[in-house]
Amino acid sequence: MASSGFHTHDHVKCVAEALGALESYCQTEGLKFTTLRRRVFELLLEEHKAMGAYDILDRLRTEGFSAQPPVAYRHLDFLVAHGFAHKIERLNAFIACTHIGALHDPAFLICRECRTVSETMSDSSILALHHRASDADFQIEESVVEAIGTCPDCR
Amino acid sequence: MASSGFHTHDHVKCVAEALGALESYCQTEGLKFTTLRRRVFELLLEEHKAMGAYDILDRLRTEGFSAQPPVAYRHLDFLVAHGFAHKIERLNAFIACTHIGALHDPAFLICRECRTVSETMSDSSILALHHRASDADFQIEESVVEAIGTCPDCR
DNA sequence: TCACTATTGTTATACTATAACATCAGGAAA
DNA sequence: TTTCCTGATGTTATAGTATAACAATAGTGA
Repeated sequence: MASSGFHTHDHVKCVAEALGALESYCQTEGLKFTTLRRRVFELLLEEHKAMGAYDILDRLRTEGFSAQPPVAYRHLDFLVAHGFAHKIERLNAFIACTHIGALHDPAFLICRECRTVSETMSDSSILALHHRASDADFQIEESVVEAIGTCPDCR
Repeated sequence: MASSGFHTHDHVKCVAEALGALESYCQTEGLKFTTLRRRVFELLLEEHKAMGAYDILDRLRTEGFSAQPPVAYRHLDFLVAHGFAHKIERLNAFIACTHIGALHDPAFLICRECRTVSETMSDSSILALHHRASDADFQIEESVVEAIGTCPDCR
């Protein structure tokens, strides 16, 4: 058991399912499930914490991979582009998606201390914004909700 | 008239009121309403567009001010800290607040083309997130909603 | 075998932000 | 009036984040 979004869960299963999802997604889409793609995703999945690109890079370096910035950004961008990770703008950091497969606008609770992030689907919670957008003839392509605060463990 | 948040408004009045608000705020709080504070705020108010710190810096430079990065960041941070501007994380940029005086969690409609930003108060629109937060015993200190898309003018 | 495409490797550089310390201006206290 | 204190600004250097551009490689199908 480990903490995800400030509550415990079966983390081993959680990681296995996520990796499995990425693998089948790659097969379906004709993309390669390469060592680096897998490894970067694993690193994000280790803890439910936001990791900076350069954190990833350090980990890759100690593991003997090539570790120039584009390596980290390429794989992180790959994961984000295909819905397996999100970027937390507020932290300039990345986190594994916990709602893989669900088309969703994410909402995050972000602990400013430990960078643990709980992801929820914002679904109708930003309905008001969508109303305002359509009133203004503004076409929303994606939206993000980021709430900063402190988690129970850090108080 | 000029565009604010994708609709027209009396921009001259809008700017005058905002500057006036900053001036009286400074008086009330015993802060100085200095040339640079005023000028940086004016630059943000010129158009309702997000400006990067280095955009501000370029403008200051052409106007003969000292233009090292800390100058821009100091005054932008001042405006943000006192509620007269917001940072748009998604763009690494800043925008004048259009709800001065109202304690609020802002929500933004951001045009990816022209960087025009419409600010609204998110008020109850992220209520669901607050519920989830209290369920998790997570204490939200501030929250931001950023929606990216394209504005009518850019389509 | 060849050619094509996706992926990875590498160098260099651009963009964003802050630490740290020096200087200056104005008001309060001696 | 001088001294001291505080808030604001000036300046240098550096840290942190991100991407452009191109080279090399590996696997695939023609």
